[in-house]
Amino acid sequence: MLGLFGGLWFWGLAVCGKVAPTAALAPHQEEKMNGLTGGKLKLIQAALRLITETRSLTSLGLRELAREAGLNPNTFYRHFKSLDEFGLQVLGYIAEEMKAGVRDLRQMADSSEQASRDTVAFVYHYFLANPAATTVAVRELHGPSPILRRALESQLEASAREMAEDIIERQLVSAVPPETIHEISRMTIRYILFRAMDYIEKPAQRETIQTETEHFINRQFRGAMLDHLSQTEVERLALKHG
Amino acid sequence: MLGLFGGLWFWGLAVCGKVAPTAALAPHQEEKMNGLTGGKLKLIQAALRLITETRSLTSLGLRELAREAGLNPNTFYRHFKSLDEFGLQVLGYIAEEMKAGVRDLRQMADSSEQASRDTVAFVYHYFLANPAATTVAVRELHGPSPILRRALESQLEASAREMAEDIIERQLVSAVPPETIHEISRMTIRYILFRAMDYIEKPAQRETIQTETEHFINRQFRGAMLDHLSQTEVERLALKHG
DNA sequence: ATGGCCGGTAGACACATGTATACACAGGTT
DNA sequence: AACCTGTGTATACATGTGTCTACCGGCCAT
Repeated sequence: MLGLFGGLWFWGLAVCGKVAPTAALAPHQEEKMNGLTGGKLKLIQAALRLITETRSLTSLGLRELAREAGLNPNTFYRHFKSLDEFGLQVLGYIAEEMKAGVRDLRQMADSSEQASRDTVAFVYHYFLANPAATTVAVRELHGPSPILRRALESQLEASAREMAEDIIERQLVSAVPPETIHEISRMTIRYILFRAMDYIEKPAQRETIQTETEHFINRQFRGAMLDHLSQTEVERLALKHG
Repeated sequence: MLGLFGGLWFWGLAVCGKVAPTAALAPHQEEKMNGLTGGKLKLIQAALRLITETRSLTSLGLRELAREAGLNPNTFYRHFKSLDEFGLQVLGYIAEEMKAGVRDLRQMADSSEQASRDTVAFVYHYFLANPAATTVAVRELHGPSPILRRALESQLEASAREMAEDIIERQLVSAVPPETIHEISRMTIRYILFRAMDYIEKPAQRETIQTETEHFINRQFRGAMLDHLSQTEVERLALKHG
């Protein structure tokens, strides 16, 4: 079982964006992308497969992994010096996957008004297509390993910042100060991630989740536009225009 | 290790509110409250102690528990027929704890206008005082065991319903339709629970978390008041009153 | 061709785990 | 008195685990 993830030496390399340098990778071999050699990738994908079922990253065993990957238990040591390092590498792997997804999203989002509907649909569609990465992210974000938590947090923080800056740049909600946009972006990213679990697991609720997410975003920003008003003023407004 | 929580036979007894009937409890012995006899309670509290550190409910081992509780490993079987049942009983235990906390909260919340500030402060204070219960709740809500997830979900659902009905009853935000209030309540409960983890772990951020939570609630409800307006109308409003 | 390295394999060790059976001691009932 | 039941203990076993050392086949560079 993965322990406390006691070592910090690896941290910062694997997590914040790119996958770790894969320790002096020979420059010629077939890199299936991500700079991962065959066995290594087999192990990581085995982990994702197991996690999607009923496991969590921190509970995976070395032999279990190798079994699922169809490899000898000891092969694990050829690629990772410990289970802790393995966990971080998996995180790096999914981080890179998600980064790619977000990049696609950004290229696609063209409209400004009511872009939220399309964006939300796209994001959930992406999560649905990558259930393993989604599951490990939401599961480990509050999981038992502090190091993995920090890693995920900074990953989410980065995504939220990107989202906020995008919104500011395009002046989608110009009536709200930048700091507030950042704050709301952080909340939104988290909210979407959590709902993504339900979205994957409960097909019947997908439309509901999607519209509720749109509500969430719209209300949050609209509410923020009224931050400077008092409670009674807002009530008066609501009554007048109701 | 806890497995899949494969059996449903126990479900519905332990989780949705009260602790399980403790299987024909002799009516004379000292019940330290909760109807839990000495050893049983020792084991449950040992679990909470372990979880607060770096563990999750589903990863606890039988012997580990007994060791922490200062009991013989086999004593475990005297009280629980399996680790699965144990998990559900722990959940029932903390559910009852939290129910009590919410009850206190409800008695206290007297003011109507800007009650959110006091309420939020109280709720976080409560979480801070019960770190173990909080941790297991947020950790298992997205944890590997489907059964525990369902259990926590229905627990949260109940709390959200209670909160919504309270708000409706007191007419705190009369301009918003009931269904929307329920929706927002669900979101709020989840949001608070997640932030509670940070609140416990990062003392420096406590004020920030508190005010951000207030923002969250206020914006959500204020935004909902404008649900029926179009994007452009809202912008015009914001500009006029800015 | 030779040597080194990388990826994969095999066997073995000490240890922790879940489970089963059997034993011991208390309190209360009959 | 004997008895039963609830609680805690001791011993034992099969299984799974992380880790260690040793071996083996390609591949590349020299």
